[in-house]
Amino acid sequence: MLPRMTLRERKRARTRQALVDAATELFERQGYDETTIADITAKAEVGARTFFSYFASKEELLFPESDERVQATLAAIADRGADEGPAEVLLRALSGASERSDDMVSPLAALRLRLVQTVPAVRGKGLQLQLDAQREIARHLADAFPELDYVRASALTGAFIGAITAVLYALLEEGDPAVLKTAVQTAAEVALEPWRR
Amino acid sequence: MLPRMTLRERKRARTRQALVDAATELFERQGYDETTIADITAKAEVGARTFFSYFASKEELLFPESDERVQATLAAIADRGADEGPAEVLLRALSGASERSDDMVSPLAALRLRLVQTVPAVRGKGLQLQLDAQREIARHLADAFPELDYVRASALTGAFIGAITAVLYALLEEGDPAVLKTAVQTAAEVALEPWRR
DNA sequence: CACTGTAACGGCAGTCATTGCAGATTTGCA
DNA sequence: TGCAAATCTGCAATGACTGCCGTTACAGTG
Repeated sequence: MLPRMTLRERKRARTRQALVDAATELFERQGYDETTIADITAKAEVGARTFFSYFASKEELLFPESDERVQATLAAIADRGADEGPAEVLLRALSGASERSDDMVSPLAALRLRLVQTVPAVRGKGLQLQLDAQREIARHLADAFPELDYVRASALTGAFIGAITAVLYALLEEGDPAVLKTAVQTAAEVALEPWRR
Repeated sequence: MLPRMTLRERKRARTRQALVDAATELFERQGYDETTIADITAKAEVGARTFFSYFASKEELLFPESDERVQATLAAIADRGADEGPAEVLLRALSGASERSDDMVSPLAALRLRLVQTVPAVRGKGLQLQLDAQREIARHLADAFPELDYVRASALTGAFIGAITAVLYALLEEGDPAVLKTAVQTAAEVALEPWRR
């Protein structure tokens, strides 16, 4: 066996996952507001106080790896080809992301999307993360493309994320992941069309 | 004297304003988290329970007339000239809004802008309202301009608001209202440039 | 002006998220 | 094996928010 992680770390990861799983199931079954931290920790078999050593708040549990997509996008910016414009880079990042991860269609993601629609606190948290991501991407875009100042970069990023969000919300009901991915990609392309040359 | 409002309504408006004023001052002095609802209601001389018959939450107090700007924008869309494209309409709405109201420079607005930067709960609420506004504007744009589908409209609106937000955040320190207004207007124009035929 | 229905007030008790504190427990490492 | 650091947890407290409900003030009517 390869203890790539120490026992401590493995244990911690297991508990974390147990919390996420317990919460996910309870949220599905009884709803977000109706599920208390105590319910979650009871089901995950840890003390109630422990919850807060894993997540700073109840909402945070719904956004675990939120950083990954941002990192992937930043990587796409860094790896840009000599002939790519900013819009092309974003589109490439998007198509890469939807191939690589199931993040937009995982069960947690589906639950999250639903809760973002219906629970104010969750929506607030989600938007907060989204705006942070948006700003970071804009900053990197502005750095990478001399012809793009920060305002233009912000506008471009806003258009990109705005369009994706619009489609995601509009197609909430869509069950088929492939259809959804295609729709999102197409939407982003259409939306950024004015920015290409 | 013209009792355009009944005594009851005037009284209610006065109490509401008293709450806003009390909160504003306390937030300034001791900070948002350090100010409790009890503090606010004590200073405004009403019962603590009464607070919630005026505002659904502590954050909501910071966003009173948030609807007005949206309404003004929707009106601008409705009043569009035959030769105006969607980007022109948004820019006209923006310049009209900044002339008409001091909303971006009122003391409450300044406080709000600061708190949105620093207090997560406030930021969440603000973003929530912003997204709602964004969606409503996009919907109306799509309705008003046949050549604009909902996705494109969302992208355009996202670019518009994204650019404005970027500048507002970047120029947080700017003291002169005139400078700020000009910067915002210019930024929006620059950002929407790719959309103007 | 008296009368009555309704809106507004404000106290009380309860739920729940979140936090600081402090005493166990467990794990990493020498 | 033995100690220091990291974790886990129970306890108590704070503060937002809600439901319940008796009291008071105001509006509209005759």
